[in-house]
Amino acid sequence: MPSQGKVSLPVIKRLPKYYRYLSEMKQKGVTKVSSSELARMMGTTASQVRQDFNCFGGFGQQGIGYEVSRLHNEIGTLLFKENSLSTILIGTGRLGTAISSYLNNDARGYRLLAAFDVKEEVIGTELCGMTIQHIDNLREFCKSNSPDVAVLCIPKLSAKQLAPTLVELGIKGFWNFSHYDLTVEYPGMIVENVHLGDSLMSLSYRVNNLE
Amino acid sequence: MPSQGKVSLPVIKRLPKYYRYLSEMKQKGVTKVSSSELARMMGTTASQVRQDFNCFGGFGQQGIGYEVSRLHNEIGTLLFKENSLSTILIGTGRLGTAISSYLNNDARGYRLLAAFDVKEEVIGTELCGMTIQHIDNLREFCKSNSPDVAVLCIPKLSAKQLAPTLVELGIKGFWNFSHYDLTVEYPGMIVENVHLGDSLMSLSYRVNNLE
DNA sequence: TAGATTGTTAATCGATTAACAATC
DNA sequence: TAGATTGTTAATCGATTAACAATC
Repeated sequence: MPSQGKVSLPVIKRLPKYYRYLSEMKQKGVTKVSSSELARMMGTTASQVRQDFNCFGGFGQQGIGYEVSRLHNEIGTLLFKENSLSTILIGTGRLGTAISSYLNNDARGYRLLAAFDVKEEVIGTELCGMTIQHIDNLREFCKSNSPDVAVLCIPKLSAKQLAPTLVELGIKGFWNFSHYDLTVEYPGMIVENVHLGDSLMSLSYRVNNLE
Repeated sequence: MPSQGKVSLPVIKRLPKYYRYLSEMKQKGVTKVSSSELARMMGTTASQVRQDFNCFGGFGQQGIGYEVSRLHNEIGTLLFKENSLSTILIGTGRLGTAISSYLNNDARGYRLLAAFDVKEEVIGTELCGMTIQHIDNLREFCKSNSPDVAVLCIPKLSAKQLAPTLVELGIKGFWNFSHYDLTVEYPGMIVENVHLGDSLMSLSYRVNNLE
């Protein structure tokens, strides 16, 4: 009986990790697991594991533990619904290309529908089975296909310019590789940032400043 | 007078964002900024901005505010040192390829020295000016060049197998794109994770479960 | 001097961890 | 029944925000 009043972001961010470890256990044929075993494997505490699962009503059995396949299913259901999220890619440069093949081959729960760019020389060429369209087609495309998610693999400025249109056209979530901070101007939007530059900088800070 | 006793991870993770906004301001010719202006731009609070800067001794002037170029420099110095971090790439698939060109063209503070793979057909071919080497050369290479950072663009299992070697060979920091959780087995190591799969899953959770 | 804004201490808030009663 | 382990409440910890004294 899932009772998710409002699940906090730290909990949500841990769900994929639980899911990965559970997939692994399931594959290995492990059938049950306790919160403390799971915690040890994942480098966290049993308390946190139980607290996390209880955000969704609790999936275990007192005295027994958790059934791996049940738990795996429950979290899978939380993460993915029956129908995958229809998705568009904006920007087909090096990163956009790598990401599109990642989405097509290694990701679940997403359906990549179309790719857009501005560079005349790539328009009409093929990418992961799609024909790259000009960004001027975006509005029309969204009106007919109402995609859920936009993947932004474009420069900061382009992202800033495009954001209001995408929001207006009903995009619900952004997978944002650009350096534009969508959340500042659109605090309500669902944004998952992958800021490679920021990631590198904090890594470099830590390596440079280790005692 | 930087007095960084031990700076917390949340603070470190915000430094790149400060740096980005300050670069932008500097470029626009803005010379001074107050904590509250900076906060408004970045979507945080003035209090947090001042607290953050004071982890490093404080860069401002009471009654006046912060000098943009000074602040930009100070944070730049924290993030990057004179000599860039020598870096090796493990795994030259689609993602590895995209990442190597990102490191070479769009990143500061890193020097990509070598790329390794196991696939015979790519060994000896060229990537971003480097000749892809067989992973068997890794040990020898590290002994002569003692790289600081390893970028992992390989599958989970390979990462798990390779990790002890890399740690033993003196790698200080990992930019980890693999799904192997290094931090579980090496809690002391500096690891910056970019888990694209996890990122997609938490995005999908949020889009699927918005009220 | 008065106004502004920092540096810094104190209060609040939220997330993690510990404890324990419920129950298989 | 006794042992184990969850679900859940309470305590702790850390990070964020507010307040204010210092000072330009």
